[in-house]
Amino acid sequence: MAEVRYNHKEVEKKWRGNWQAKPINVNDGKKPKYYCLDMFPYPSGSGLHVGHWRGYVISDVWSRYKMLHGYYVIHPMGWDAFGLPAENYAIKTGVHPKISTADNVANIKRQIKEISAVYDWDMEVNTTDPEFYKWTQWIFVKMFKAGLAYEKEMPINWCPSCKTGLANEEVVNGCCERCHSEVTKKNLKQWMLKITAYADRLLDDLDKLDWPEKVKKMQTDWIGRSYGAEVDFKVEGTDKKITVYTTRPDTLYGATFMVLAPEHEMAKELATDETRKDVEDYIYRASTRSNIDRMQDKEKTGVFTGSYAINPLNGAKVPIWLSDYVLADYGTGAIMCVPAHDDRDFEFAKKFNLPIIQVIAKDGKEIENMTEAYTEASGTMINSGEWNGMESSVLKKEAPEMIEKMGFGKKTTNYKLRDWVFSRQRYWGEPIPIIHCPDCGCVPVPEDQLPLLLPEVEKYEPTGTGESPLAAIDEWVNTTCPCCGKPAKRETNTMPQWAGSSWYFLRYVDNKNSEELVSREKADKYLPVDMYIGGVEHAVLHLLYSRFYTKFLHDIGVIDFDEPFKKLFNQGMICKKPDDVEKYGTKAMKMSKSMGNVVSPDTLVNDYGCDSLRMYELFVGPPETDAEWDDRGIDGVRRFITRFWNLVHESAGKNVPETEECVKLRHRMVHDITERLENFSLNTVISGFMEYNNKFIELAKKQGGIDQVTMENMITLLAPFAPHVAEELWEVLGHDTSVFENNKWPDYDEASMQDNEIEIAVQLNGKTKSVIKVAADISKEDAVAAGKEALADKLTGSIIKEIYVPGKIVNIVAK
RNA sequence: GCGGAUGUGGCGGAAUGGCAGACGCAGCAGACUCAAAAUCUGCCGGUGGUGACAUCGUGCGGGUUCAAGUCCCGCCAUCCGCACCA
Repeated sequence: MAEVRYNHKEVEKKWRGNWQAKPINVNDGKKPKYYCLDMFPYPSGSGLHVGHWRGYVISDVWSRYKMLHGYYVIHPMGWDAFGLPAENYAIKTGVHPKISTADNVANIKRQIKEISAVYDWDMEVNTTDPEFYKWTQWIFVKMFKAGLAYEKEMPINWCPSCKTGLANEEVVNGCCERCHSEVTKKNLKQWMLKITAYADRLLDDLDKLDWPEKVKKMQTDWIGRSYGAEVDFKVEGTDKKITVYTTRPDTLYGATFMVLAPEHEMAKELATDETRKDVEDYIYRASTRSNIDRMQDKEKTGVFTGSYAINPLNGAKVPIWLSDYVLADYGTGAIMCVPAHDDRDFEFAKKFNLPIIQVIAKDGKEIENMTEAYTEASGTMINSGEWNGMESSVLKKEAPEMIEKMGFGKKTTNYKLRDWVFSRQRYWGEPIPIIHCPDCGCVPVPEDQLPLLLPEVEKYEPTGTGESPLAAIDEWVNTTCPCCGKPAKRETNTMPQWAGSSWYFLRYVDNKNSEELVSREKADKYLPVDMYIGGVEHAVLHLLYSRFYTKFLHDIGVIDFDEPFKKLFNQGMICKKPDDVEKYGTKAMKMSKSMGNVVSPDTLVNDYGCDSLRMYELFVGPPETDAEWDDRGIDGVRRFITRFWNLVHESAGKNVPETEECVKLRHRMVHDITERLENFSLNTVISGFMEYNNKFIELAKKQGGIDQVTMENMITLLAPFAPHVAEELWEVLGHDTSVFENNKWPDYDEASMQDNEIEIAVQLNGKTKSVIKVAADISKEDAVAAGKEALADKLTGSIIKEIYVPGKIVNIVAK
């Protein structure tokens, strides 16, 4: 038969056209839905590299796999387009962010289409579209009305380079998550979202989610729930009291001093005439130090206030100190210190020569010459009055209620999670829809007047003063109060980039609805997301915020579920060694333009084809692991495709009869590929294709080709991975419909996979000596006998044990 | 400091406690070719041996087991997360 060479350009062009003319993923209203979502990208000017492809290929393979199981797959794409890069570009060039964003979207969309994923572009959303951010603002108004959005003046994280406030989650090692500048503190009036009101649900509901343990752990730690007690200490000689928070009320008898954060409201008044100067100096110094300085401290610092507190349990007089190792905004900003049982208190006590009293006996006795704190809540209480003899772990749990009953404290729960600083002093974001009225206070923009459009400006520069650039537009700022009609001013801060991305996944399924965020009918039918695929970098940012928003929208009745993403998959990064070894070293790093280690998919698609690149993206390594890119490897998958192409062309139309051997291989292939795919082991799916292809080629040589059903099965298995080639070969086999139409993922049965004769290893004392062929259903006795025969003269000495693992090994243990 | 992950040929990687190195890249040899490319065939962890074979080998040191890359204990290295949250 005439040779038909594989030409990827022709094949891919043809099938892209066919799919456009007749879409393959259609909603007939009868199929069950499956929602497979990618984390939507920021449309940057530098375009896509092969690292971006990886996640999109994984999600597309999974989507097409689900299509072949009879699902209508919701697989949308959109743009997270507010944010600093577009704004910075505008500052530099004067081009309005709206223009540059539209250009970037067009360019990236063109590049994404090269992947040939089954995205439904009718569902596309863009966070900067007023019809979209109308609902971002609507959610804010609803939160305001529910008391979850509030204004507060407080020292917040401030990035001096981006000239904006930041959320806690956006500060990494004391630096700005975006630009890595050192973050300072700035006192600003801010809009806050009360995410802490959802702390318990955000924590407890993690159990419901099929997410990587790593991400769940990170969220758990970030929320940081702890149980303990607040205890009131009277200040000696006054009628004032200081409340401390502790998770170890069992050690109350061991409290030998107390430390307040320098920012504590009582810090100054505790000073005496002798200590006043030192105390005020210390408070001043602490106020000037950045987080980074504080973190880098090797040694503890502190100052004695001159005042004493009274331990409410035993009346002991304990000195009150100030130190910046106590955080002002956690707990009560004050702690009781038990140096014997806390590392930090121990270090402080040693440095300032404060007494150390042990109250828990480790292994039944006091530790002599203590060199470090004994921090475990395990052991018998000592030096603790009526608590002596109790078990520390039991007391730890019971003490909060005991203290509450004794009347000098209460049981409490604390969280590391803080409320979300939601104001940004920047231009390119959603305006916060609030009007400040001198009489009525903060009034939300009426819902029927949303969206509140972002006005056009001449200058985008952030002012750096804590005012947004919007504050300079008088005609926009000055308005009237929707409540009383008197002159009022608009809020000029904008929302953070996370605002739109916290709920966008709800909008895809009803993106043209002008009446509702999403209709309840469509939400019930198509949501939530079944599979969410993206990088791990959003573990506590986007993923935590989205869960918060979803819970809120659930509570106000917009949707019926309260977790957005049932299953989460984090793909690894694609890395490459930088070209400039002298500047960046020889270690492979995440692709970035500045490092000069970006590989563009464009030339690879041109030279090898979309199908080859798709498969190679998966073949580079386990999908959840980072992988180092090497262009040369793509030859391997391209060779596989060509060899399979040739095999099908050689066998097509020949009516090769099914043989026992071929059927066996076919069932094994379907089994292996299915199992590996279900386990998300996509790299071994590709190697499986190669391995079985080699076997079929060998077989075809022997028997003059491969039967129709085997070829059809393999093409169907291949279809999610290399859809163009699969379609073409499906047609070659005589089908006039798509491989995704009237077709389903093939089945296998275990019985058909079995061999009559199998190879087993024969071991002597656990070491393999030879391999023998035996009947698959051989008995232990016969297998052992065959094993002994194979070992023959090697088998000297007496036999201690005989082991037969069916289908695997015979092991003879001899002396 | 605390927590988590990872460590296997020249390289990417594969192995429900059961023949370590599947599959691929690179390399070597051969076939085809005037030649090259492409394609096809074979070899491809170390050491010893012409050879069948022997022996060592999954970061290091112990242990459990008939049998350990895999399980347990103790280290080392790299990466990631958190970092005075009382």
